[in-house]
Amino acid sequence: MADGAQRKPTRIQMQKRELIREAALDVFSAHGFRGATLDQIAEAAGLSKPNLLYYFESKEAIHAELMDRLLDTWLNPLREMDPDGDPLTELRGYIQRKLEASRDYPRESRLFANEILQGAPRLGSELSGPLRALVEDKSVVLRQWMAQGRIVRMDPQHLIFAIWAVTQHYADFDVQVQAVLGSNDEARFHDAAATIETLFFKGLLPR
Amino acid sequence: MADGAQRKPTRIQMQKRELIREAALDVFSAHGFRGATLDQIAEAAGLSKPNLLYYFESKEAIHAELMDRLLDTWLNPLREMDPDGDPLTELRGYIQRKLEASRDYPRESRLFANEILQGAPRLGSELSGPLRALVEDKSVVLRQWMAQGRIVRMDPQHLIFAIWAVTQHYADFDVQVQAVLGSNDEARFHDAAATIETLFFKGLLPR
DNA sequence: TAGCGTTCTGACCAATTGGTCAAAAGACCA
DNA sequence: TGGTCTTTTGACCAATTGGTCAGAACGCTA
Repeated sequence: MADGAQRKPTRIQMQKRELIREAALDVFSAHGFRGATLDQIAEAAGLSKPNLLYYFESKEAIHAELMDRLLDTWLNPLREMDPDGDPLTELRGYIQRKLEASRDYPRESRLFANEILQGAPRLGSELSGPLRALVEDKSVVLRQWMAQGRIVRMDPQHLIFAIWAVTQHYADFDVQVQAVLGSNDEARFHDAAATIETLFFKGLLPR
Repeated sequence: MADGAQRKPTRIQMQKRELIREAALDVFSAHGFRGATLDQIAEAAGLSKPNLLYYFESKEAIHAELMDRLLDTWLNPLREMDPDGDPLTELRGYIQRKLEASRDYPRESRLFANEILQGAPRLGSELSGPLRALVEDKSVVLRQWMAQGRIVRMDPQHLIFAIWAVTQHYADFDVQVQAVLGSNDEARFHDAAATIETLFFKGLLPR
């Protein structure tokens, strides 16, 4: 295949590339970009390093592809919040989805956290682009709900930050959470959901 | 100085070691342990690499010393929560102190976050030791307040997690926050404090 | 089954990185 | 001023790391 045009990828190429993405997600999410090595990824994928580099141009290329797919997954729970729905139901649902994402996709959460923590050098303008736009968009909805007196008035952007923070915490700071609680894997997310629910919808002060 | 016993460190030693800690905090918090290099730290401190290694045994040793000092600073705001005080005042104060820590010591927050994110390999047993003990301790206090009907009943440990999450978010995810808000440095922490206050003490639902 | 494109490998490379060492340069006090 | 201890440096090293390359092995189809 000497011509510059890309030919349709073979079945093996699709499989192996997926295998590599999976392995890379493991390694990158656990060690960050700099901390991860091609050897680790290759081993996790059960391939030799040169073989790995047959499927991906470079370490950066693997990471970039993971990043690409990440942001969408990341923002979908928020996208699904329906402007025409009932505020209580919609917010409850959004928090629920975010918490489930932390439970079911902790590696993705950590990959994202690693990237942001280090200044988002590779996620770059995605943040001030699509992410900002979506938050802006949903803030309008929240403000409407507030104006209608259906939820308490507060800064909608910071409200979204608060939801992100409390839910992602359970994926990103998992070690700490487990150290405090002493594992008990099943109860953890149930109790977290209950606490967040009470805190957000009732508040701390008895009425 | 050939004898094994440590002699009292000179003035220069104290100064230079502090200089190095400061530089290392910059570099480690921005890139994580693996991502940071001795050359970067040396340059940030204005020293040559061998000179740096004259003051610290190894890269690990520098990081370890930062870690040592970190946990105490980290837990102090929670320690200060007074069991005999007014619940509302105490919780408000704790959230306030935590938010101020995020504003005034973002590097320390990120250093901590980096460590936890990657499985806390070097902070190790500090989490299931002193940290867990303190949370356990303050949970008792919170449970008492709940039993007395002075704050709404919920899981005290998860409540503490929620406070950690929403406050540290502003240090650890700063890039994201700025991308969404468009900097405006002054207002940021003020608005954050107001939103958390409303959310935690009033909740989302109008009464 | 022969041929050809795809997949895979071992050997290798240059750059980076944590760390060492002998010796030079400074600082301080008798 | 000389001598001794502390501080600093340039040169160097071994290990690791991202990446290359020529060719071997494989697998599909004519």
